[in-house]
Amino acid sequence: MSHEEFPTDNPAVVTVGLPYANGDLHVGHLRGYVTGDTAARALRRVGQQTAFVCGSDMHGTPIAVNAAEEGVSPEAFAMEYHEEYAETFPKFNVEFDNYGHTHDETNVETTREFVRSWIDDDHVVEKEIQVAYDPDADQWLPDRLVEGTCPYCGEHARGDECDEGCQRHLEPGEVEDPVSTLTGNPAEYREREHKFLRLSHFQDYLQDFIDRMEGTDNAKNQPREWIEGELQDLCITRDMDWGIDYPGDDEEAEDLVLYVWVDAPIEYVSSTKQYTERVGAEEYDWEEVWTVEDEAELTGEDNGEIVHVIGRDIIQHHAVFWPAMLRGAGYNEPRAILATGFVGIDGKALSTSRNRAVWADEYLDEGFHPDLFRYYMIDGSGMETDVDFSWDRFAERVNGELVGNLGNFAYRSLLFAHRNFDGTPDTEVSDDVRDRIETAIDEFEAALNDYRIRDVGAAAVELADFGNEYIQRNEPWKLTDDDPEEAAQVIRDCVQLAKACAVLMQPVMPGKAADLWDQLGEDGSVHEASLDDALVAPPAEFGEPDELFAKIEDERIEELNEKLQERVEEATEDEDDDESAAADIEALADERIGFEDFGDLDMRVGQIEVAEPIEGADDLARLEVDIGVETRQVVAGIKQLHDLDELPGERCILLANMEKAELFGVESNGMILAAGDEADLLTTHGDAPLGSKVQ
RNA sequence: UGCGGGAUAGGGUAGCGGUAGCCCACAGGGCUCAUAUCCCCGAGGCCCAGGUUCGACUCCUGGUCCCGCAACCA
Repeated sequence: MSHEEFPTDNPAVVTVGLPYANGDLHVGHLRGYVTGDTAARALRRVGQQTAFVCGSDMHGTPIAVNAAEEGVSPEAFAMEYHEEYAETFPKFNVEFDNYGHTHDETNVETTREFVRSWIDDDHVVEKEIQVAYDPDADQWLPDRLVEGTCPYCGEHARGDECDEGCQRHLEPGEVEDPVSTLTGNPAEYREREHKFLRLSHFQDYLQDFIDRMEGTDNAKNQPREWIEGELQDLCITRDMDWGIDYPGDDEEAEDLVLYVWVDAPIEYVSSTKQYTERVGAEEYDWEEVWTVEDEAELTGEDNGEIVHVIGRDIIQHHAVFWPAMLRGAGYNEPRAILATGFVGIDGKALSTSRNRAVWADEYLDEGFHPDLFRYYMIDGSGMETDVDFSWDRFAERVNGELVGNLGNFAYRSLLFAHRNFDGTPDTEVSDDVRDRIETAIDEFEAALNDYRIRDVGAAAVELADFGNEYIQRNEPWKLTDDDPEEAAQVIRDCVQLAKACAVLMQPVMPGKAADLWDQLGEDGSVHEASLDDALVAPPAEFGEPDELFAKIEDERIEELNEKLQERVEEATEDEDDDESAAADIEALADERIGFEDFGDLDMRVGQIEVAEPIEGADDLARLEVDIGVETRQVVAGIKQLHDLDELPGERCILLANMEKAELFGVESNGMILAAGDEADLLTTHGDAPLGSKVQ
């Protein structure tokens, strides 16, 4: 990669994190794709040759598990979502140059090439490791098929990631007290040979890399924690059927597939390759972007610009594992990683299973233009910030900033020009306005080079803001009769400002930019226009314009809120139910005990002979319990629930080999079993003789 | 306990060492080309306590309070 400003002489590629093909898309996913699409369009806008690629992530345990549950093949299962994604993205004006998937031939081949290359260069090592195995299900338990305790922080964790605690990536065999998620039974650790990518080979490289990598602060800082510590080798194989077969030729590895995080990012390369295959290397050569001869070349200026847009949860994979994978195979390194924040719904985290989400289809079904959503996501706040989606704020921002400001300026300018001049007045743009447009262009370029995508979008809206002030200040409607020349000047300026808006807003709102472009009577496509076109006069004639944006009425918002509210409330009720149930019942113990431990408890059927309160104690009672062979005196905290006078004659269970204790001066030689805070006494269902052992 | 992210006007959101900006809502004024739109003007703000500094919303220390972290999930 180079560190030259965009546009550079090299081709660029923009990628977005692969959507995992096991569920519908929602606004959370869409934020990333919209961000990536905007970045790619903005790069083209400044003249950077850019490919925008992505693909569906088809492999991994969750898909295998979900497919099995539905009784279909993993491929069919994943493919269905893949097709859904491929259809949905264009509806949000997210237009990939190539959208593949990790199970297609190109990716399978490319992935194997990567791995072979690692093997040839001695970056792969075999190790006998302990792998979780479910003896009941008679199968290995990769990744999420096992859960247990995180060895680093002690929290409950999944087999591949400490999702609740420290967020670390966990290697196979690391999770403690493994439990099979298939059967709920304790899993065993068994010896198994697996393949590892020797990340330690790349430690020095990664430390240099992270210093020169560009992008958002979270992506640049978070990986340091891992890179500066000692890097552990990455296990790149799994005991599964679903995935890409390990390419080595030893028999041991025959039934291993590659870890999903191996073939997933390689799809970035594969997808770019497919793009080249389609358009030809003269048009776009994937090798110029992705390949590099040696490490010394990496910092040179002749390499392609790789920009990854991801969610902030997968920074480690992209800033640590992925650059090592690339380097190990002799590939180029990312120039920048942009990690977006998450999306919340009405102030709460979105949750697919609780249906607290705004789904992609849902948004489209409501009939809203995709560009409105794009604007909300891109210009709502900085890329790294978690952003909240609410219909109230959606309407507020659409009505205030798009309808009132940008849309209104364009409409009033073009309408005035059309009525009075049939189009663009025949005069030059004033210096002030020219300067202002140039400033907006500069800001657009500066923002893009700092990866401030938000400000890329803001450039157009701020220009429209200026336009409204300008037209208001100059009041051309008063000049048409008195000073037609001056009126022509003002409107000429406004028309130019409107055209500049179209050019500058295109990355964020490509559809609306095209509409405005057409209204200006421009030939060709706004997507092909360059930044300099913002200063070129629009056609001398154009027709009557239309309103660019429609106001979202209050009733509409109420309606949408109610819909969402109902769902959120339902979800919250469910949650409360869960919580209250959980509050009453103590959580089940994670620790399992052996049968021998159980055998250590000597529990006997007994009968209460005597029950009397203990002086000075609130809850304690002294009991004499007949357990057949003898009568025991025990102290029990059962006064609050039981009428002591009625207890004699009641049968109970007594733990006979409990340590002796003295309470309030009374010796307790055993322990009565009772349930819960209310001390509900345990007894027998039938009439086992006194002294019978409970077993 | 832990990990991560926050706390800026009534609500949102920028700034992150040098006069605290923008959007919505609110008060007043103006315009009428424009979709009851637009323009001007006003009131109103940096969680608390220390420290570093010529200067701190911005850096440091210590609090307080919020949010996310079962499965799903970017």
